[in-house]
Amino acid sequence: MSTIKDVALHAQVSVATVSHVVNDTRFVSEATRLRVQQAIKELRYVPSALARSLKSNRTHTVGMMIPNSSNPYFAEIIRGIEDTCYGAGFNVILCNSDDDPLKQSTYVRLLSEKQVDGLIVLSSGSDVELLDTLRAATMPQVVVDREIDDLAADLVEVNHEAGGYLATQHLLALGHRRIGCIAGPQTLSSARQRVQGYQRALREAGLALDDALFQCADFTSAGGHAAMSALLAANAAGQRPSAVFASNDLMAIGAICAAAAAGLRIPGDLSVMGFDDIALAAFSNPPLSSIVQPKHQTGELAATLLLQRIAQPDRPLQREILQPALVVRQSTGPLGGAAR
Amino acid sequence: MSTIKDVALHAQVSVATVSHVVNDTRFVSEATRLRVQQAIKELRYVPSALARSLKSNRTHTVGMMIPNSSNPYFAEIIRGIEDTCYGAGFNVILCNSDDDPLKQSTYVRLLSEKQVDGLIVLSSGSDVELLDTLRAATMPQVVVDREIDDLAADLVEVNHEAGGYLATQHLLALGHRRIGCIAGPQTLSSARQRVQGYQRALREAGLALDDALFQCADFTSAGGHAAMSALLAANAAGQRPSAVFASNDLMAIGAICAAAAAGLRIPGDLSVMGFDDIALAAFSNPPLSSIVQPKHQTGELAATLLLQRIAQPDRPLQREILQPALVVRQSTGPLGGAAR
DNA sequence: ATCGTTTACGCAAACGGTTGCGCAATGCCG
DNA sequence: CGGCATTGCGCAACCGTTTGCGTAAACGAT
Repeated sequence: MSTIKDVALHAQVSVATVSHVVNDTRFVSEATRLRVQQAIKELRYVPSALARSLKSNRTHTVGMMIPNSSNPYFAEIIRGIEDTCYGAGFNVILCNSDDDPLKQSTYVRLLSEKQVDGLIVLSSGSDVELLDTLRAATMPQVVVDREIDDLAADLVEVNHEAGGYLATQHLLALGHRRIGCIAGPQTLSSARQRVQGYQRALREAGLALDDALFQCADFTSAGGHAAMSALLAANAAGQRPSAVFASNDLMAIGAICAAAAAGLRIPGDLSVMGFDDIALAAFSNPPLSSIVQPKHQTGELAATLLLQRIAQPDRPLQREILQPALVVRQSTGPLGGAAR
Repeated sequence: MSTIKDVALHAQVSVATVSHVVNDTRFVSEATRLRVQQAIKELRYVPSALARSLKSNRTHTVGMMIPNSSNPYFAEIIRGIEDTCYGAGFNVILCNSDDDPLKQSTYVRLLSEKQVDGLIVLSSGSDVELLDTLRAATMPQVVVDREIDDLAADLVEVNHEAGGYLATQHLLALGHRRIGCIAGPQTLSSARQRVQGYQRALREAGLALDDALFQCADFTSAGGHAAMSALLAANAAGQRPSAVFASNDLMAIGAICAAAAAGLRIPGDLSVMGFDDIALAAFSNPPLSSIVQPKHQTGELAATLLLQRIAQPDRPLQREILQPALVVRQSTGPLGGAAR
């Protein structure tokens, strides 16, 4: 790789002039500029962002720490983040934490050493430890979908409780009364909030909570499958729920799979409601009713907040809350509805 | 941020000694070392990877350019890449190219400036241009799932032809004779190869190709849905295919959705075969028979090749080919099989 | 006491850029 | 023809590390 010195030598100017030509930071005569540009081309000179960053203290790079990038929910948020960073000339370093405190702190350490300009954190784990490692880091941070008090960071949140409420309301409006719930890991506040929305809707409808209708799983399809099976096993035929609210689409799809295997028709025998509205939801069999979360937008917003804070470190802390919406497809139908 | 100088001052030693303590690169007396470590702690000193890289010419960072990180197929490859890079102490910069030549070249330029140690390229687009931009870059590269002759890069490939053959063979073995094909964009060699495997299997079975059974789509669920609808529209009831081979799972799921909406039972009226074996395939309704591609392993392999070449730039070029395998679930069944 | 070894560390030059300061050359005016 | 303003560019310090070369201090041997 040739350096700015090589270019200077080749064009018979000083390195300063080359720098100014490259960055257009002061006037350079036409003739000189052409000579320099020619030399740059001939030597295939590419300026070193390293050296540049060393002086400027800006790397135009941000870190993005996420439990698992291959989870379709996170995957779409990631796209939102990456897209807006690209638009602003920033690069994104991908960090899969698996919610492992060791990985998290290792990544934060690496990112600090690399002097990333900022950090976006998505996390689902429980975390005294995460909080500590985040506090130890000095770069601007934005936390997505996580209330972390006591950390000087911008926040982007989704109103999970409202989503759970919306979903359950929809099932109630269809006439369902025995409504099962397949919840996410109750260690996660987002999972808890979705359940709280479900419970509030039931309460407002004057229905009692029934433990036999409640199953916890882990936000995976396999977990949803198992939970649905358990729900069917736990309730005698007459007692079966006529509808189920799954706390994410992956589990909803697993639940449909289990219900179909047990001979139930969807939505004739059982309505199934998802959450997240991942891309595949519209093409599941039957197409899944769900709660749409603005995932791409969540990512965009997080990135935008981060970039703004990087540009302007002293602006007041932001806290953005996004609202979910209901999308009705064909996995939910009226109570006692005929098989399609 | 405090620097090595601050630490040196604080510990009353030279910067050289601090550096040697940090890196354990030469003997330092117990007493001095303790003093230095103490100072590091007090000042919360974090060494600058920038300055370090400037000297060493190594950034321990690689670029990963991919059409779309939220596509579940790529998403799992990404995890394989990121996992092995993490294990080796490398960071990964995520670049979504959308197969857009402008984005691709912009990214390659940025990555060059940032002096990444290597680059992994996944691409599906057609590309005289990509080839040019890759050739212009000087860092080690590994290309995944793309034959690019004439580029000095390591290669990881999947045997798509064999996969298409395997899938079609399976359907033939079940007795199917009118087997539809929902292909990917024929500009992509991987998509073409899958079709070629399909065609070879038909040919070997003595069956003629029928244009009415062939539809091109774009590897998305929506595309698969549309293609399936077209297939049904193009063939009168008696002429309908009894089985369909979709060139990826997303399209297969879309196809099932369309077929189910048209009142067909899967696999009773129509067997559907996917390709890729994404995580959701096992939980689609019905669970999707597919061709498993070792996606995580593909990513691992690509990263491993890259890291090896980074460590040893002159080793001979590698070319690894991965073999697909058949996984039979419930979306395929014998010709004329009863509805489940 | 002298001298060679060993031990433990410091000096300063690089790495590849950016940028404040200053200087030579040119043009213009009186 | 001298003086001043303007134009165009070079000098060199600095960013935070690493590392080859050197050296002072302490010690043992003679």
